[in-house]
Amino acid sequence: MPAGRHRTFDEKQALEAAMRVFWQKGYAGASLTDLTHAMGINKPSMYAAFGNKEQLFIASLQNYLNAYASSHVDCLKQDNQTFRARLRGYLMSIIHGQCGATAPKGCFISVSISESISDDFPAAAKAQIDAMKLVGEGVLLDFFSAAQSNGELADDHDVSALTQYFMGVMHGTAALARAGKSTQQLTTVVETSLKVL
Amino acid sequence: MPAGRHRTFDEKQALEAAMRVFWQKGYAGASLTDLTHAMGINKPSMYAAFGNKEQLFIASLQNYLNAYASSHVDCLKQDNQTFRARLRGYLMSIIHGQCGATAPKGCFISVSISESISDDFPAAAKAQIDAMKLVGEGVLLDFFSAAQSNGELADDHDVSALTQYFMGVMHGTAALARAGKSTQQLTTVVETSLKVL
DNA sequence: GCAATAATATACCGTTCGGTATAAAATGGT
DNA sequence: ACCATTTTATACCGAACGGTATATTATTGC
Repeated sequence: MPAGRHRTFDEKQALEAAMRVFWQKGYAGASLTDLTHAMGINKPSMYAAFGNKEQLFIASLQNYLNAYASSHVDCLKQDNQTFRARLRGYLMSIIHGQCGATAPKGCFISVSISESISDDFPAAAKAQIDAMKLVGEGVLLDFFSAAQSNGELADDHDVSALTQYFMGVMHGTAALARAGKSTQQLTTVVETSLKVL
Repeated sequence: MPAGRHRTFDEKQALEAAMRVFWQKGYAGASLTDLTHAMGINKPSMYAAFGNKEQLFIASLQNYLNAYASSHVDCLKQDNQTFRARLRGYLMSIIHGQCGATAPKGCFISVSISESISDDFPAAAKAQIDAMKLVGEGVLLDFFSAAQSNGELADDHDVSALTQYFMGVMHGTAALARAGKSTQQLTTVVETSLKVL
C-alpha cells in the first residue's frame, strides 16, 4: 500500500464520463470544464490521473473500443448461425449501440475520424484513430474472406468491395443515429443493406 | 452608387473560403483567426459583412447547399435515363463532390448534423441544419414515390425504407471520403448499394 | 505522534477565444 | 475643396481556454 492520501474517485468511472463528453461534443468541442464537471473531479486530479486533454482523449478512444465496440465482433463468430445471420447480428448489435438511450448517439470512432482530418488535430490522437480504422476494416475483411473460403459466400463476390460497402453502411447508420433516427428505422436500413448478398 | 469606401474583397469568394474552413474543421474547430485568414480579410470586415461567427456559419451552409449539393438533384430528373441510371448518376455525382481534390473531403451537412447534437451548439444554426435534413430526405422520398407511381419501381418496395437506406449510403460514403477513401473505392460502394434494387 | 507522501481544492498563469472601439484611408455628393 | 460616409487596419476588451503552482487535507510507515 503506497503512502499518501487515497483517490476518492473511480478512475474507470471518470474515464467513462470523459469519453461520453468527447463522444457527444468532439475533441475541440469538449472543454476541460465540460470534462472535469462530467467526471466529478477538478483539473489537477484529471492531469495527475490522465496526463492532459489529448491523452484523456486517447484513453477515451481505447475505452470506447473495449467497452462499446469490441463486443460486436463476437456476433461474427457465432458458429451456430448462418453467414448471413452472423452479419445481421453484428450490424444489429452495432446499431443498438449507436441508438442506446443511456449513451450519446452515433459512433465515437466515426465522429473522431471525421474530426481528425483537421490539420490542427493532435498528432498522437490522429495516429490512434488511424490504427482503429484499420482494425475495423480488418475484422470485416477477415469475416468475408473466411466465409468465402468456407463456401458460405459465393466466389463471385468481391470481399474487398463488400468490406468497403459494409463499412459504409456502419458509418451511415452512425450518422443517421446522430441525426435522430430510431433503432427501428436503422433496423430497416440494416435489413435493406443485407439484400446485396 | 453609395458614398464611402468600396469593398476590396469579393463577398462570395470570402464566403466560399469560410465555408471550406467550417467544412473541414467544424463549427467549434474553426476559429475567427482561421476563418478571416482564409477569407483574406480582417475581423471588422467579416463582422460588417456577415454579422458574427454563427451567421457566417449559416451563410456557409446555404452556400454549400446552393453550390455543392443542389446540382446533384438534377441527375434524378434525367428523363432520358432509366430509374436505376438516374439514381446511380445522383449517387455518383455526390461521391465526386465528397472526394473532390479542390474541396474538403466528405459532406459539410453530414459533418454539421453530427456536430449539431451538442447541447451548446448555436440554436439558429441547429435549426438551419434540421431544415436541410428534411429537404434531403424529401428529395429521395419524392423520387422513389414518383418512380413507384410510374411503374419504374416495383410496388413491393417500401419507399420510406429505400429513402432511409440511401440517406444512410450517402452519409456512409461521406464518412468514408473523410476517412481517406478514393473516388474509385466509393464507386464500388455505390455500385454495391444499388444491388438492393 | 510525527515526518513523508499523495490527492484534493483554490487560485492563478499566459494564450486564445469571439467580438468591438477607434482611427486612418478611400470614395461620392455637393 | 470639403464633408459625409463606408471600409480598412490596429489595438484592445472581458471571458474562456488548456494547464499549473500552492496550500490544505488525508493517509502510511515508523
